[in-house]
Amino acid sequence: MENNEIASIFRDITNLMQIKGENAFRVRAYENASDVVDSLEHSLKDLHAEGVDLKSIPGIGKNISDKIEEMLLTGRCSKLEELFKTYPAGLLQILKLTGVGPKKAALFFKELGVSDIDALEAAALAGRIEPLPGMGKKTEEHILKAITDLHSVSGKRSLANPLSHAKEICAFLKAALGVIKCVPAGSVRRWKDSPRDLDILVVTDSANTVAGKVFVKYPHVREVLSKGDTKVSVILDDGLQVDLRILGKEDFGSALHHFTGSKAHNVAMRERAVKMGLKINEYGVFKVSDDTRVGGASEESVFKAVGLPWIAPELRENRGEIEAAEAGKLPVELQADDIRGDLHMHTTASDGSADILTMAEAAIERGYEYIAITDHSHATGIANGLDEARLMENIKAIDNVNNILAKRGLSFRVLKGAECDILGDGTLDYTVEALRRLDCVVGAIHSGFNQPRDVMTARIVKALSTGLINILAHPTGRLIGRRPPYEVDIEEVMKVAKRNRTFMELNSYPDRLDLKDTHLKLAKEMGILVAVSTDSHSPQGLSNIHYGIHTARRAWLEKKDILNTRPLEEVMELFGK
DNA sequence: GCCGTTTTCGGCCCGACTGTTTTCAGTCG
Repeated sequence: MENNEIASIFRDITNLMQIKGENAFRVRAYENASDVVDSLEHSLKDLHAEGVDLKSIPGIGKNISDKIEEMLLTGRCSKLEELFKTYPAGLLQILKLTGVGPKKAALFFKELGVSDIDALEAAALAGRIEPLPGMGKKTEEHILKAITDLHSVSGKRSLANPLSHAKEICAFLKAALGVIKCVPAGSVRRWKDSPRDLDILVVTDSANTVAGKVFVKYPHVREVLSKGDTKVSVILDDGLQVDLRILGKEDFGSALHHFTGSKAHNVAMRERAVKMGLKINEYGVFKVSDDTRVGGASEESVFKAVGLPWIAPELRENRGEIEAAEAGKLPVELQADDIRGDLHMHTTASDGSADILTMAEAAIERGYEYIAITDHSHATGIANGLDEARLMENIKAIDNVNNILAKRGLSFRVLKGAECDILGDGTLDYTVEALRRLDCVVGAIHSGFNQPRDVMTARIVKALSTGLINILAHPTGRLIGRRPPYEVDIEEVMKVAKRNRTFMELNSYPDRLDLKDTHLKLAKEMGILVAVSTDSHSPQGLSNIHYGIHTARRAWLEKKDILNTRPLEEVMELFGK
């Protein structure tokens, strides 16, 4: 059983325990365990096999450790099976309806025998919800609407979408309200790979209610979910939920910290505050004894009040950042200036929109010292992949561009590369002779995504074992919101990669961000350098590097952990060339 | 159910908004 499956079972247990009405703190323990398991970089299966005591993981105690062990050994979870005997799985679907939580689900189940969404819809249509205690006509209407919306609400989306909305909304509000501070917060500010909503913080010194009134008139608002003096929630026409928070400027720091989250980070921060006789909320940090305000104007002041240095938003997931901050061991944030080159991009030779020289000039413009041109290989026919004859022509074209740049007195270097397909059986799409003529071979999967886990793992292992691949591109193949990652034992792949001097890519394209943060953290722990690349198909694509930089920060990667923060000679040496 | 520079027992984060209510429970983030 994989971590995500175990996390999902703990999530189901959490929900059913809530419906059952169990002790809230016990419920929270399972909820917390679900998050902890989901963000582990190591597979529990491996840890258990290596004899690691699972109780050493924070948030995992005796009980939950036993349950994990049961799942690993039997593939089943008796606690969940027990809960399912009384509470049907359909109740979990009911909880997905907005406005319906465990209390209402329990009420409908107990009073009406409703155990799935269809039965709930029938009950609402028959007017059987309204007479229940605490329910009314509006509750019934909202339930019917929530059932209709369930299918139209879009799921995961990449960061690019909410970021562009944030830009537009802030411009709209500034145009209407004049001088205000308007910044995205929430998961977008933490650069989480697939945000579920967009949080925007507005700071004014005029009457608070104005910003909310203006915001609901934003042209792309499809529906207003709730509207108060300091908080307005809407759905945009493409299904994105936007929560706007309006606060005074003296609260800016505490408000920004509060609405940046994550929830788990905030909870940990508040628990820390409580132990120090303090209370943290969105309005500031206060002494419990006499309500004196001891912080809140800036984020720094919030952290300082609880004895910590400022923690970068990307780290705020309660994955050890508070402990690291206390110990003075926070990672040094990777900066855009640290990046010296980009080792994955395409040109008109395959499916890019610009030629080699144009891409090189765009990279020079960014202050880079080198790039690798890595057009597709023959098997990726849909991308006009190059056969070996065309690859040889491309090599000549790259030599030619290097000559042109040298004549301009530039020391910039274009590496001869390829994005070589790892074919279905693990063989490579170019011959050894062809690959040996290249400076930078990027290996990638572009077909056969549905192979079973062991087959896929063996396929990639076989390819890496040739020792011919310098960088494994987008190692899990996911496209956020469109295609799940293929099944693969990434830890095994990385072990083989390390032996063969293959580096892992962090693909900066916002729809990919592959490897993801927890896998990157694992790479760092295993001592594998990461190539932060853009996979650009145009000169503009190079700017996607900032998605990679922030994702690297989420994984606690520093300059020293990144391949392309190094000078070209060192990169070539690491490639064994 | 987890956890421990106040504890192996007794704690466990904080507030806005809605709907159904006359003071609050439920949901959400």
